[in-house]
Amino acid sequence: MKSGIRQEAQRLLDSTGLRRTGPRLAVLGVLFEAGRPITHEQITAKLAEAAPNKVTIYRVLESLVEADIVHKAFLRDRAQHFELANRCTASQCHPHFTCTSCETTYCFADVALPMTKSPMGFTVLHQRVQLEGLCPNCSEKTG
Amino acid sequence: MKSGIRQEAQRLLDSTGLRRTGPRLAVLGVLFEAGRPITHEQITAKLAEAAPNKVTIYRVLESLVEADIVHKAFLRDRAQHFELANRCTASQCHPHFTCTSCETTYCFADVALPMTKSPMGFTVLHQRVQLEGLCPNCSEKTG
DNA sequence: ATATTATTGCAACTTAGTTGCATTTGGGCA
DNA sequence: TGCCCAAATGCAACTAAGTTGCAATAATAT
Repeated sequence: MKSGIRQEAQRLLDSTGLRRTGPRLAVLGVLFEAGRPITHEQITAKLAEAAPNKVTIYRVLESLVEADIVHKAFLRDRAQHFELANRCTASQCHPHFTCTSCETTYCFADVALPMTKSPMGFTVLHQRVQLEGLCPNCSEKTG
Repeated sequence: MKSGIRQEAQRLLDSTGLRRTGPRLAVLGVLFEAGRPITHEQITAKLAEAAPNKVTIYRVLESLVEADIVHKAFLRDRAQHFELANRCTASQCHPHFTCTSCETTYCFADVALPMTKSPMGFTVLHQRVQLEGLCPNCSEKTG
């Protein structure tokens, strides 16, 4: 992990009141480096032999979500995808685009998205937009 | 099942070329009656003692999705939610609103929703919008 | 009526995620 | 600096949604 990222991770973690532990810094580091939503499995793979116990990673993620510095972005293929919350507002993450060909997810952090107008009486607290299609690379190959 | 619904289910099923079987008509009937996305578990519960084998229901749903008369609306609580495709366009289902208090899902079928504008080079084939918050009933109780 | 092929049922399996409990450790404090 | 203890971790066993292989059954074309 680059030292800049390690520092960012520590700063972020310290802001939460959670203890500064190896597994938390490691997971935060991976999320920083990813810059997009990733799964428990991908986090484990990235940490390789240095990966903490499976359950610990789940609990670390849980605590970071609780502390609101990590979000559950979306479910896909039965697996939760986690990302840093630093580019999200309270009521809405940016839209996520997943390429159905290469399975890569992109954050459309700059795409503004008006809160959907809801019928009378409904209070919308959170809005999630998932896009699917072909990314520039895969569009090209397919034609 | 009401006979009108049974007829609708048969008509829909026959339009697909799939064989007209008991489990398929039963599952379609439940989806018709529900009028909103429901899970495998809810389908099984609704059919009660008349429910086909668990695997059969999964395969029925799979074949109906394949035939494009049923959609996988969204994943929630690790369970796929299925609904009839009759109120969806190719590129987009209507938005779905799930009340976080009573866990009921509502279809906002009349809410028009412009396709999200994507960065250059991305081809968006499908858009899914999930809303969460409080339904009129639960808003009232809470607030 | 029969043959063909799709469909169903059953048992065993896979996989993401959870739970209980014993052990370890971060960080405040004497 | 070392001690304390709640918070955090690790391990094993578990849960639950969904899948797979294969044998038995049933819908439809002839």
